[in-house]
Amino acid sequence: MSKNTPKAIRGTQDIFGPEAEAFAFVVETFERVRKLYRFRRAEMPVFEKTEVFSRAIGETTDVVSKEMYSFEDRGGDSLTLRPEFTAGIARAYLTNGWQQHAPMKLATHGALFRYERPQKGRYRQFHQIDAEILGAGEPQADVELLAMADQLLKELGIEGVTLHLNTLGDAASRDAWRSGLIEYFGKVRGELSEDSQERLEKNPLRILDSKDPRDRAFVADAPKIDEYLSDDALAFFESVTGGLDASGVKWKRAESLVRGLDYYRHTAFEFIPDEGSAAAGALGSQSTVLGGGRYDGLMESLGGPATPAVGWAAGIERLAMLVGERDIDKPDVVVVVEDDKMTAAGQKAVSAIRSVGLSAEFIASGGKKKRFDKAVKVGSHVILAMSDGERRLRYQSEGEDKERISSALWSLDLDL
RNA sequence: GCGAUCGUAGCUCAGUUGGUUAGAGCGCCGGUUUGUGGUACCGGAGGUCGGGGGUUCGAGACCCCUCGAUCGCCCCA
Repeated sequence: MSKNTPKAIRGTQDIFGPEAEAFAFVVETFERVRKLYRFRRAEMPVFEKTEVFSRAIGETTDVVSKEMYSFEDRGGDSLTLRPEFTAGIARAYLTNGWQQHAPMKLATHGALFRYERPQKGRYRQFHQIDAEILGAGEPQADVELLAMADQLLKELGIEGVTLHLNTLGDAASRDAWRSGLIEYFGKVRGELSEDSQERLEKNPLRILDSKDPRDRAFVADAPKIDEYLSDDALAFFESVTGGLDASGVKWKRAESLVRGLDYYRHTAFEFIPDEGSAAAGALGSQSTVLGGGRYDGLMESLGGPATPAVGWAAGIERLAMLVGERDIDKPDVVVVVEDDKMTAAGQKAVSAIRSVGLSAEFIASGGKKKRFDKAVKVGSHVILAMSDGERRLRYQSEGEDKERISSALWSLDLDL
């Protein structure tokens, strides 16, 4: 490598080969499944005015206070590379009058940016698939969204991952619970970890999923959200769990599961690898593969009317790690030219082959005597060798592949 | 922001208590062999040992600084 070559930015990745194929497989599967659930495709800008995120996500959150890629454009506006999809989607919903389409089922995927220390399964430019239902306040929306997530994971062939489900209640329930937690943990403040003492001020709900053993001792007996749920909130949650059971989606109650961002209400969920599973090992300390919840308060924080909505997002890199490495299919045909006089004829043949929908590789360079060996090494179903006016076909596969390819080849005028 | 581990050919890595011109496999290029053939062999290109400073007669190995990567904490997908 030249010392003069600029390096890639920290936390960005150049993906190629089996990992890139796995990445593509995740996206392709998502595209297929979202159509089954009739989610419409949406495209949003990669950057927005900074306030879109700061108002939607919450000034005090880590995402906004220290993880945003913000910059000033030439007009002096503060812009930010999107750290998540939801805020931008909400902004688009409000500014485009998408209320007329409500309830609106949207799916998207793409790059997101967060200024964080990179580690396993976590990058500064990362990629997510995302699904949202906007303008739907009924628990059925939560169920449909979760059923889609569940089916997606199944179709990706991912096993050993379980849906952890909780409710944060409505605004009143959530505030009462929060007060209860502050009171409870406040009494034992001195015995909590330093981090949690700080969390007590900023985000007391977060103490519940602290990894520090000093905190865990108190978490078990902490007040539960269930003690604070209003009748409506409880009924809502029961509808969601009932719908999941009816849909055949397995789930597990996770009383300590909370969401990091301010806008969540009611349903909160994460798909997490089971302890000791292969999936858990593959992900390192980044355990959540898919997370989301209901965010009924978000639209108002952007100055819009109260609009109920639910959504989830999943890291493509993390899903790709669980899917494992994948290979591109081997080519149907390799055309190898063993005599330079045949180069043009070979080019013509390979074009014709591709035009009827067969995949083909073309080998016409390097030592002539080694070209056939190269062709063999590629590992195609069929080799078409061309030398000095002579053309030979060699089948390297039997059965279906051979039939399919040979009938296509013979439909061409390849002068074999 | 904090901590730990690690930086030797394009890739994966060796390099013994510091001691001659720094090695292997794979890949690439060329040649011989084979000649319906994924063979074997020979040869070649490619490294300021991440960078800078220091210790030493002598540093890829030891010390300091710096840059980068990886993994973890915080937080999160």
